Amino acid sequence: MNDKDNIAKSESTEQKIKEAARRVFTSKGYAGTRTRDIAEESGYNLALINYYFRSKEKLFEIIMMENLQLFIGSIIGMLNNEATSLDEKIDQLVTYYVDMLMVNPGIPVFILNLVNNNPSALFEGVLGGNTVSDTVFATQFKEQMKKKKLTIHPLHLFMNIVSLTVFPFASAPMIKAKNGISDEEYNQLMLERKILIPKWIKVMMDM
Amino acid sequence: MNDKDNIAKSESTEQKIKEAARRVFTSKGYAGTRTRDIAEESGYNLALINYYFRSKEKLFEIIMMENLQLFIGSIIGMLNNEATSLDEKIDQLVTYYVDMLMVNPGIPVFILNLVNNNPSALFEGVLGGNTVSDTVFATQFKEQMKKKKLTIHPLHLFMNIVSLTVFPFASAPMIKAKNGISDEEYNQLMLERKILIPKWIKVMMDM
DNA sequence: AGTGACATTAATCATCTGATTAAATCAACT
DNA sequence: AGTTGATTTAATCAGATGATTAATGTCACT
Repeated sequence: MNDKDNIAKSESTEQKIKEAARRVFTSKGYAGTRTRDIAEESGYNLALINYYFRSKEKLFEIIMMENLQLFIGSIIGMLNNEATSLDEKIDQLVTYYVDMLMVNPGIPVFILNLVNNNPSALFEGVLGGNTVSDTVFATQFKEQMKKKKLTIHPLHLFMNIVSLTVFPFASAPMIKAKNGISDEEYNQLMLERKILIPKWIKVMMDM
Repeated sequence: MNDKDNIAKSESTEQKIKEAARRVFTSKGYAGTRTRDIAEESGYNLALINYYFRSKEKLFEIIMMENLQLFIGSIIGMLNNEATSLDEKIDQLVTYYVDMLMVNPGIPVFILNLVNNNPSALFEGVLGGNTVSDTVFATQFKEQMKKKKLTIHPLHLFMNIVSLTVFPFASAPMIKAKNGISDEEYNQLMLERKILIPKWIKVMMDM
């Protein structure tokens, strides 16, 4: 039996279509992409995408889940890791996001669109029930605040980390266009931020 | 002559359609809104929107320009104001964005989509030719850096201000949903940030 | 009341788009 | 070579959508 060839072939084109769909959906959003765009981008026929993935919507859901996983899947573990200190968590978060976003710069805008157009119920499932305030991360932060006699909501810390790290990627096209900055220069700035943001965060929370 | 009544009537419905379009476009994006959505949201007939604004595209351009103006129009003046100190500029920027975004929370995602889907040429016109590095703001920052024997790209400062201020609004639906936070609580957090962000920025740039 | 200009509507058109179908191609095995 | 099952394609369908048109309504002025 050489289904292997068939399967290999099949998985190959299925995979190629999915990759094409990922590129198109991530850059143009759900409403903005036509099934024909995906067909063209993948190099295959229009009917193929419905043959492999029953519908445009099903295909989108797959891409959506993968992107959501990429954006928030890994960090829950980091936030709840008992073995790392608060400072280490900050380093990890920033490093994870910068590295991931340099490879997938379209993810933030994709996620933001998702969140703005979909019923929040959808995210409950993916995100799990944990609120940021219930994480080890938040507990460690609250302890530190107590020592320094400060009171800042843990959400501020979390928002600050994510904002400083993610927003420059989301707004990259605008900043590049407006400041005549090349892709290489921009990447250089992002690499600088990978070092700077943890330092910044630490002094911010130390006021 | 009582064109007044006609004009008043006309401007009223034209205005109402534009407001409806603003709401729909801002929340669903260009591809995601159907002309029929705008008609329904405005309470008027489908044909009316083409009667007043030749096409969906023309109408979108109007909304787009207004939103762009809201998002970046006012800040160029702030950045180039010779009469204010760097610290005052930071305060002004944060205050402007927080106040504006509490009224128009959909603007950031709208702008980010725009920037990701459109040719950069479009923005040249709206943004004017000024790069951030050429502003009084950047000059003042460089001077301060020189005094403190530090070297940080002015763009980092600008990105930090905008990131810390704008991103929490863009990601509000996700954060609210994930943390079970009400609109009032979230607004409260944003008001706190209006005070905190300038302080944070100042210690960050003082390391 | 009649006229003219603008405002509004319902009905219709042409095109786009997601999906389906039926036929053709291909690879593996007998 | 023939059979079988999976893959791929071209052609087509049905519904959605942006736009247009022709008819009707409204209002000020004569």
